[in-house]
Amino acid sequence: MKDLTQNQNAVYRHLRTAARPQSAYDILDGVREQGLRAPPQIYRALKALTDKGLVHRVESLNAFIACDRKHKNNRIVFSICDDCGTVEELAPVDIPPKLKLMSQQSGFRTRKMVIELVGKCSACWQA
Amino acid sequence: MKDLTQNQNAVYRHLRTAARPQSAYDILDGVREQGLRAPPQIYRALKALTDKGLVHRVESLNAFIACDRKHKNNRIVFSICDDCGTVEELAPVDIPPKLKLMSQQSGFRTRKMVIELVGKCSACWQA
DNA sequence: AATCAAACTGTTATTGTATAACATATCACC
DNA sequence: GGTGATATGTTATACAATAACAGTTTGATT
Repeated sequence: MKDLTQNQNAVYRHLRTAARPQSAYDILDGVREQGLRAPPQIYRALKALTDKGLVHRVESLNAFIACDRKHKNNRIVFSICDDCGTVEELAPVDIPPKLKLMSQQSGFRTRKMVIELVGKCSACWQA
Repeated sequence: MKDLTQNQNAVYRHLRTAARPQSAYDILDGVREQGLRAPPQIYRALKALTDKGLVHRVESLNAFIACDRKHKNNRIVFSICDDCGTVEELAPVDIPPKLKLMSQQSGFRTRKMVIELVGKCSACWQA
C-alpha cells in the first residue's frame, strides 16, 4: 500500500488485521516471519506510520492501532473498555471552546490533542 | 497531610516540590533518604495517591504529577510542552456534547476522560 | 491474653516497553 | 568511483511496571 517500505507494510498489515491494540512486542511476534527481528525495527516502522497518520498510539495502553480515516494525529478520540480491552476510534472532534480558551490564555499552542475515554463498552456493562 | 501513610507522604511531598512530572524512578531516587528502596513501594504509594485524586498520571509521558484541586481523576486536562516538558493542569472540562453523543451511540459508558494537549508553551514558541 | 485472618509493607526477581549506539547497506549527486 | 545523506539491521542497555513471596502489623473473636 501507498509508499511504504517492506517493514512498514508488514507492521501496518499486522495492525489492520489485529482485533485489538497491539504492543510493539505483540507486533514483533506477529511479523517475525516477514524477517523483522528486533524492537528498533518495529519502533521505526511505527514512527513512520504514525507520522503518516495510518497508525495511532493509544497512550494509556502503550499500544498501537491502525486507522482507516485519512487524518493527522491531531484530534484523536478513543474509547477504551476497562473490561475487554476493546478500543474504538471515534470521529475526531474540535477542541472544546472552553478548553481552547483556557490553553490560549496560558499562551499554549496546541499541535495535537488526544482524548481517551475509559469505561465500559456496551457488551461489558450489559453482562 | 491528610491520612496518608509515611510512604505516601514521602512520595506526595516529592511530587509537590518537583518542577516537572516525575517518573516512578525519579521519585524513587528522590525519596531514598526517607527509606524507600524498591519500585513496588513507589507504585503502591502512587496508586493510593491517584485513587485519592492527589496525584495524576500523565499517560503520554509515563509520569506523575501532584494536583492541588480537589477532584477525582475523571475529567483531567493537561497541556504538555514538546520542547521543555512542562506540564500544566487546566481546569477540568465536561465531555464535549458531540463526543458524548457519539460514545453513547456506540453504547459506551465513560468512567473517566483524559485529555492531553501536546504543543508548545508560550516560553518555547517565543524563543 | 492467645489466636488467627486480613491488610499492609518490604524485598527479590522478573517481565514489559523503548531507545542508544554502532554496523552495514543503499542511493543520489558530483 | 568517491562522498555524504539516508535507511536498515543488530547488539546491548535503559527505563517502566508488576508478580510472588516473606515478614509485620492490626484488629476482631474467642
